[in-house]
Amino acid sequence: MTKEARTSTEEKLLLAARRLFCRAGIHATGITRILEEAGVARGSLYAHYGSKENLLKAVFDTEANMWFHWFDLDLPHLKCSPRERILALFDLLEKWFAKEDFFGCVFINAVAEHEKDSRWVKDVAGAYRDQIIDRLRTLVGESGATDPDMVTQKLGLLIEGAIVTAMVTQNSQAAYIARLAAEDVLRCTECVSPENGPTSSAAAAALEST
Amino acid sequence: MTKEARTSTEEKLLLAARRLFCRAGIHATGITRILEEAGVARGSLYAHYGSKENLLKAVFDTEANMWFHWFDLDLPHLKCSPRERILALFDLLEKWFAKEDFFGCVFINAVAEHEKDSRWVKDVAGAYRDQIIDRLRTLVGESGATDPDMVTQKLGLLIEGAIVTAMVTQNSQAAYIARLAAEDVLRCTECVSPENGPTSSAAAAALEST
DNA sequence: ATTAGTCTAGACCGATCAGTCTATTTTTAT
DNA sequence: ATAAAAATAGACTGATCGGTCTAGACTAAT
Repeated sequence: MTKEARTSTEEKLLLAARRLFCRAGIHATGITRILEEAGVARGSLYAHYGSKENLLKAVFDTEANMWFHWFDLDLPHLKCSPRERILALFDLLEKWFAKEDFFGCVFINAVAEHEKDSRWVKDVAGAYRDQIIDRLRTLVGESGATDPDMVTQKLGLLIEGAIVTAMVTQNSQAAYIARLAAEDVLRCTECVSPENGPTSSAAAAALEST
Repeated sequence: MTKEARTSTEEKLLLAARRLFCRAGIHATGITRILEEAGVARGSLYAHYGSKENLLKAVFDTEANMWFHWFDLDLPHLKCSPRERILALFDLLEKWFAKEDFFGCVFINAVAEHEKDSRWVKDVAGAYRDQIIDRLRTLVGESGATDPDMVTQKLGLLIEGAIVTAMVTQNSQAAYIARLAAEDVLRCTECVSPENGPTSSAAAAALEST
């Protein structure tokens, strides 16, 4: 096995695929176009990944790792209150959206363009989504929110809404708007009395269990 | 011209296409599958729509009309406060999500799986999106919000987030969570003093103009 | 220098795609 | 009843798709 090339063939393929799958769509991106963009031979792709489907799975991994890196490394290193840590997530989103090669979330885009009934894409993307939401819930829990499940769901909606809006409008400001809305949500969960907590919790739990 | 068949060939095609484009993806849906589902002959599709692309445009129209019907007919008929009218929009979303043939928003899904650089899909979907956001802003304006543009953007994020979450989780509860978050947003814009208004407005305007 | 492993270029395959066309039948209007 | 219009089934085309395969070139480590 080679020690480590400047950019390995495997990585060149992964980067090109990630870019093209989001920029042009998965079905619309042919193997040949990936190879051209990666500057790699046809055989190498199948030697490393075996199929287009496996290549997509690898792209899923890299995108999930980006999120895990945020939650497990970037955010914990911040010296600030839990509340500000939650809001800092939206700053990370803004940086992501501002990248010139941001064209949406590959999970969302993949689910959008694949069969919705019992397909592997939904399962894989859904599993990663659950792991991401779990980390978000941990973050929310540390903030001492009255109803962490509900707050997590609300923030999740804002995050997904920001991603889609940023994809459609090509404007990273969506993250800032989402941050302001998140502040509203956090402010209200602080000051709202807990009498409507149970009902809210039940709804959040129901959404989660699906 | 025929008077009006029980379900015209044109409409059968439109309904099948709308269903399949969202359930299975646009690129993944072959013409033949649409024809099978619609129970219509191949030639009829091209006689009525000319191309798959035109058929997609027609599906865009029907989805946009759904939104326009909500804003222009359903919501105005409600005898309630402007604030409750805004929240009622999320109840309409919930009903939409609960339909057995809901598989996401065709605009979002179409943008997700098409070329993001200068493609007609983005223009057409974006134009309809602007019209929908405009109607939402009117609704927000009627509620006498301090900063209608900002509130509109926040609600827009919640709506798009709810649509995507409902698509991924297949659970209409996303609309209810979004409604609760929308209440938070509305509550905060009522009680927040206007000193941070200008900054917020500028950000909202910047997002809008793209 | 040799050998094994990796990469490249590109021909090739079967399948499927959007779209065309023809021939036939059904529907509709008069 | 008849003629025009609309819908049918399905063969067909050229292009493109994902994937396979071969032959040769490059790059190590021994």
